Amino acid sequence: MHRKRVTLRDLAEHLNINTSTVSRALSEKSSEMISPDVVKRVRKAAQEMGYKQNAAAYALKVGRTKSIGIIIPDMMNPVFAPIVRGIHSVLNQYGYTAFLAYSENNASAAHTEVEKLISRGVDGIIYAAAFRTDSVVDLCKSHSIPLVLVNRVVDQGNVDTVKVDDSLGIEMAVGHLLDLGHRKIGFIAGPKNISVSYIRLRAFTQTMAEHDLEVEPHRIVEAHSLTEEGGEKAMSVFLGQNPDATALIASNDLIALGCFTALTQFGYTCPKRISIVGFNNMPYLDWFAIPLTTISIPHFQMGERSAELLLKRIDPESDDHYEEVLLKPKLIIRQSTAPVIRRKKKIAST
Amino acid sequence: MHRKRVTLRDLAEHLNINTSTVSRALSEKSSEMISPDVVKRVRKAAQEMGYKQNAAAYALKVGRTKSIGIIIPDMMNPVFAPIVRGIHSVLNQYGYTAFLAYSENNASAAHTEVEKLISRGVDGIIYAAAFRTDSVVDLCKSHSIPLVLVNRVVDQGNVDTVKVDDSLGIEMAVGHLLDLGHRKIGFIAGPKNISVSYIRLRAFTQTMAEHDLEVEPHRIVEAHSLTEEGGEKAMSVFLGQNPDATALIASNDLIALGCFTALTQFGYTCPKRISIVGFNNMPYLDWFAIPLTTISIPHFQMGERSAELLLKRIDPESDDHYEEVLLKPKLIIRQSTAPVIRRKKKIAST
DNA sequence: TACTCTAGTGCAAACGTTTGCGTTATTCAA
DNA sequence: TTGAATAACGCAAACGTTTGCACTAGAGTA
Repeated sequence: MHRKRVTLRDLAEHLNINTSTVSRALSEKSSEMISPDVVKRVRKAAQEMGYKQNAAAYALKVGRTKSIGIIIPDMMNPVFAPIVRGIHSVLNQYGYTAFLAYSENNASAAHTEVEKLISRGVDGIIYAAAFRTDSVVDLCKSHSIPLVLVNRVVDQGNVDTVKVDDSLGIEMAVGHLLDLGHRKIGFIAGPKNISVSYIRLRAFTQTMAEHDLEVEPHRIVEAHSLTEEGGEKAMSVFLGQNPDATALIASNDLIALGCFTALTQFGYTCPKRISIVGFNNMPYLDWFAIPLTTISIPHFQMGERSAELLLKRIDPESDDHYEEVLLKPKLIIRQSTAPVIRRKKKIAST
Repeated sequence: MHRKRVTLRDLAEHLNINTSTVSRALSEKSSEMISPDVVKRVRKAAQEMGYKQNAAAYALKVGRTKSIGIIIPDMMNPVFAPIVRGIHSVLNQYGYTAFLAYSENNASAAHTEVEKLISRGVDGIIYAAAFRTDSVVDLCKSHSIPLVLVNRVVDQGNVDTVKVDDSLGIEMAVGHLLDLGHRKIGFIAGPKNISVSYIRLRAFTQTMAEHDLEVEPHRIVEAHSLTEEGGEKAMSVFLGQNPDATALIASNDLIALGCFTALTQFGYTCPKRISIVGFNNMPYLDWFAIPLTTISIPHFQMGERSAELLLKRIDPESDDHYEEVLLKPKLIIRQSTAPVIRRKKKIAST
């Protein structure tokens, strides 16, 4: 077939007009300066000769690439798949394309990934891997390239964000466990330098306090990462120091999974020994051996909203105040939570 | 910070030398034409002033973008995550970046995605969503842009491919079931226009034949797609027409999952009523309610190999004969398969 | 008729690189 | 001492667009 890509100039000489006219005729905005007749002829020829705009030349000229970067913490965490789909779904409508990168939950890796993306000239970045203090937001600001945070946010304000009401989610989780009769409730937290794990933990102690349940320190243990492995290790120490707990909330579905494995290692089962509720409602969760009660977040919608927000910020004539969209979580009850079983009461020694 | 990106010219005037010298000093290849002293000074200044090559200008000049496109059939299928990671891992070493797109298992969607990628000027494409006859390969050929197929291949030859030995995998699966004493074995196939489902089905009947087990037509039913939903529907009809089957092989883990749901709808359980083996060993499978015996494919390695292959093909001085790398599958035995339970024999009426 | 105005188009610069070629200055051989 | 060879660098074109400006011709006005 055609070995060489056909260019604007090719079209121009073929039609015996100037390349600038061709350019204008093809552009939706400036085609109105051109006589309708010429526009029609140009577009027909472009169609026939298979003209495709050279993205590099366009980018070089106008300074925008019509591409963005997406950075997620972990490619293996299925929860990000629907988020990415949501992003794509709106990107497609506007002719944008996305680079996908992941940080392996590593701050400096994320930083260099963003640097690479910026060097590629992306028009904006959707960042789902933020730490509470994160150099990426300064990096983007210094290059004045639009950034929107999804799910994980950052302490420092002045950034566009799309997040879910984590506190509300935890309230729901606690409420559910209380309804089931649980009182001795633990919490497996994620690293404190990530907003979601920080906020969820805080919401936990607060909600408990509102129900006049003071939570003692040994009821809380922090996993070193929001992964299954992190959950497993944390759960081991939790079980060691909480022989009496009847329920726990995990900061994350993945952590909850880790709790399961630690539990079976100790020879216990869920929800018989302990009820567990997770967070995120990641895909395929209902297939699991112990279907996990969890807090569902609107993944796809989060993706959509963040893409819309970013596109809006990329638009040069957008107002310049930051937005924060807050989405509602939902409680999904499955089989990992059950009513507390009444054990034979010790007679108080008094 | 710096509002405007610093360019080669900025560096040049700052150092009172020509931009061509700066360009050469920065380039690994041509820096040897420049005196070591100058090279050092240029690189130092570039570092300090935060110079980043303008990707668009580079692409426009040399005609290569150092980016590739990845197309997978389904973002929600976890099996592609490790493949993509494998691709990224080698891409990173060579300064390449990847666009990620998905086709929703739709041929025409895949075609337009590829067109978009080509129009973006990607240097090559890794295509994991191929049908047995697929317009994408002609599209790429006509634009003379490198293409490598992963996992799913195409009937027409002359394409670089990375695949696993599906036939061997099925042999293993059949062998495993035979060892367990099964003889009445069914097969839930995927759509015949996808190489993997076609080959796996063919391997099934062949292997059975080699063991002197003729497989009757009703033992095979074809799902309309390689998804859980497709598996569920197919399994319903399978159960209807196979009251005596004791085992089956699913073309896909997702299909196997669908079989599970249909099974429970019928009030049966696995492996008690029927043993099931899947294919792919997708992530998180060992967590499932019925841990699925399956054929494991080397996901990460498949990604690596395909990226290596593509990069090699992109290299202008590569030889021009196509390569086909074939990887070995592995049998993973879990709890969805069990020895056949001997039912009370009907006495032959003769 | 002479003038201004406007719609339609062409000209050429610019975006930031890379690279073939030309120009110097230096080295080496004879 | 002269010549050629080499090393180091500068010049300028080119990649394919977009866009401000200049230009032309025809329409409208007085």
